[in-house]
Amino acid sequence: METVIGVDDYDDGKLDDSGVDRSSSALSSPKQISNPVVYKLVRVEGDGRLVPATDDEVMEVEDFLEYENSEMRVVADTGQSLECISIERSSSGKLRLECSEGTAEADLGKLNAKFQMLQKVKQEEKLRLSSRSPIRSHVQIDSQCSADKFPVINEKDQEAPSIASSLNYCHSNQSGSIDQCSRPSEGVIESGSSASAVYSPLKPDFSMTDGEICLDKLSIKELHELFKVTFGRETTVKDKQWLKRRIAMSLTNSCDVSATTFTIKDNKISRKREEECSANVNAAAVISAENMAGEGDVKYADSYAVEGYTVDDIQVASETRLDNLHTEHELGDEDQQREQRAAKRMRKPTKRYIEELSENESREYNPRSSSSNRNTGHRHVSPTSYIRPARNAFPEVRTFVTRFDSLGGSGVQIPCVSRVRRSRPRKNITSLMKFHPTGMVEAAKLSNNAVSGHGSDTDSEIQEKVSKPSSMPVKIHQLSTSESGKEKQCAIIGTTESRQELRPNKIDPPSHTADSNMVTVPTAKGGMRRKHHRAWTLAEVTKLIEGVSRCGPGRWSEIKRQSFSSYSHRTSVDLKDKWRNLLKASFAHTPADEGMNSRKHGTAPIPEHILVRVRDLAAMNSQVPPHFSSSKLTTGAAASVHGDRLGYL
DNA sequence: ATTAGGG
DNA sequence: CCCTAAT
Repeated sequence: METVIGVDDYDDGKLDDSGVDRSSSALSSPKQISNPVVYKLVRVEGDGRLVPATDDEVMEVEDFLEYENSEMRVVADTGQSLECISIERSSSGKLRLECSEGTAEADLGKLNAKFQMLQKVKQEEKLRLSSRSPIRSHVQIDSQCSADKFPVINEKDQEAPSIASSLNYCHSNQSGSIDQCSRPSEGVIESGSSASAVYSPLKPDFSMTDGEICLDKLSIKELHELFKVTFGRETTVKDKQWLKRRIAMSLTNSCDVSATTFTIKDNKISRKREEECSANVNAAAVISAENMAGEGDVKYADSYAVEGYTVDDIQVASETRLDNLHTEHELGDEDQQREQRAAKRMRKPTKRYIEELSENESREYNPRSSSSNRNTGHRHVSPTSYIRPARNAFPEVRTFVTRFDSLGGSGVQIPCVSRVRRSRPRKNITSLMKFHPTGMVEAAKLSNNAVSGHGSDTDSEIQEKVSKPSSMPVKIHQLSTSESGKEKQCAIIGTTESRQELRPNKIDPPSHTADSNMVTVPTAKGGMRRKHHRAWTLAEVTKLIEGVSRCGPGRWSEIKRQSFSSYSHRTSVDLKDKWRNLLKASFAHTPADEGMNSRKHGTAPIPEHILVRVRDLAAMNSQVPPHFSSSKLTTGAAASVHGDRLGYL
C-alpha cells in the first residue's frame, strides 16, 4: 500500500512559486513574519518512506490543487501556513493526502529530506509532550470520531501509521500538542508497525516551552539543517542566536496561526477555549477531508458535513473551511464568521449587485448633499422629513466601506466602493431646487412647459421630481432628497402623469411609489435582484411612437435621445422592449378587442388610436409581431414581454 | 455602446 | 424588466 501525502514545506521565498516573497509580506503586515508554505506531493510508502509523487499521481490530484489554489495563495501570503486537505480517490485503496499549493515539479528529493528532518523534530516534540501528560487532557478528538474519519485506517495494515505520521508532520509546527494529531487514529496506530517510527528517538533535541522552542542544545550545524528544513534554503549565518530565533519564530508562528480552538465531536467542530490544543484544528481539517475517503468522486461537500455546516454551496463550504482553520480564532464570534462567509460569497460582485447595495445604502442615508436644501425647501411642506436631519451629523461617513477581509487572518482592509450609480450621473437637481424656494410650484411650471415641448433634460427631471407630491405626501422628503437619477425616478412617477391628464385617456394614477414597485425576484445565483416596474404612461407611449415614426424602429438609442432624454429611466432597451410589446399588443388586440379589457388590470387600456398607429408603423416597416400569425390573442398578456401587459399602459 | 431576443 | 449575445 502506498499513500500519497502532501508535505508542507516552510519556505522562505526560495522555493518556486511561493512567490509571495517575504519582502512583500513583510511590507504588507508587520505580523506576517512567517513564511509562506509550499506543499508538495509525496507518497508515503508502507514502510513510512517518502517517495516523490509521480507525475501521474500529481495529475490525479491536480484538479484539487487547482481548486484550492486561489484560496491557498492568499493564505500563504498572509503567513497563515497551515492547510492540509486530504482526499482519497478511487477504490484502488490509495489514500491521497494532499496539501494544497503544490506544483509537483519541485525538487521532491529535497523535500523528502526536509520532511524527514522535520519529522524528526516533530517526533522529538512529541516525545517531550507525551511526557507532559496534562496536555493530553485537552485532546478532544474522540476515537470514535477518528474512526469514522479514517475508514481506510480501519482496515488495518501499515497504512494507518503512515497517515498518522504524515498528519503529525503536517501539523507538527502547530502547537505543543502535536501528538494529538495522531491521537485520532490512535487505536489503529497501535496495530501499525511504523508507529514506532513516529516515536523513535532522535537526535535533534529541541523542546518547546510555553510555545517557545528551545534550540539551545543544537549545534550550529544542526541549526543550519533545521533552518534549511524549516525555510527550505541554506543559510550561512553563523549566529546561533539568530538561527534559533529564526527557526523558533517560524515554528511557533505557524502555531499561532492555527491556534484556533476547536473540538471535534460527533462529527462537529465546536469551538474550544483558548488553552486547548490548537492542533485539533489541523487534525480536524485533515480528518474532515479524510472523511471523503469513501469513494473516488466524493465531493468536497461531504467533508464539510464534518464541520457542522450546512453545505449549500461547495465553494462557500470550502471557503468556510478556510475561515475556520485560519481566521476564526480572530473573528471570535459566529456572526462575524457568517459575515465573513457572506462577504466571501459575494466576492467579485457583479456590477449590478454593487449597485443595488449602494442603492440601499443611499436610501438609508438619503439626505447628505441635498440635506441643506431639503431643509429649506420642504420644511414647510412636510414636517415629517424632520426626522432625518439627525443623520446629517455624519456627513461623509460612508464614502468608504472597508470590509474586513480575514483571509488568512491577515486583517487586510479592503476598501469597497460604497456607491455606484448604474445610470449615468445626472445633473444635481437639488442645486436647481435651491434657487427655487417654492420648489414644487416652480417645478410644476417647468413640467407644464415640458409638456408642450420636448422639454429639456433638467426641466423634465425636475418635473418628474415634483409633480405628483399630493398623491403621496409621505414620500415628499424623498423627492427632495433623492439625489441620484434613479432614486428620483423611483420616488416619483408623477410628472408624466400630469401631462397625461391633458390627453383624452386619463391614466390611472400610480398607486404605488417606486419603492412599492420594487419586487425582489429570486435569482439563480441565490441572490435576489430588484426589479422595479414603472408603468409606461400614455405620454411615454406616444412619445415612443412618435420616435419610432420619426427614426424608425430599431434606432432606439436615437429615439431615446430625441424623445426620452428627459426620462432617465427608459433606456433604449426599454424603448425597444416597449415597442415590442406595443407591436404585439396592436396586432393581438385588434381582433378580439375590448371584451376582457375593462378595469381588471387596474391599468388603462391603450387607446385604440395608439394601437392603430403602432400597427401602421409596423406595417410601414414590414414588422410583424413575433408569433402573430400563429399564437395570436390566446395568451395576449402572457405573451407580453415581462410585466408589460399587452394593450395596457 | 447598441441592438436583438430570450426569459 | 433583466440578461446576453452579437455587432
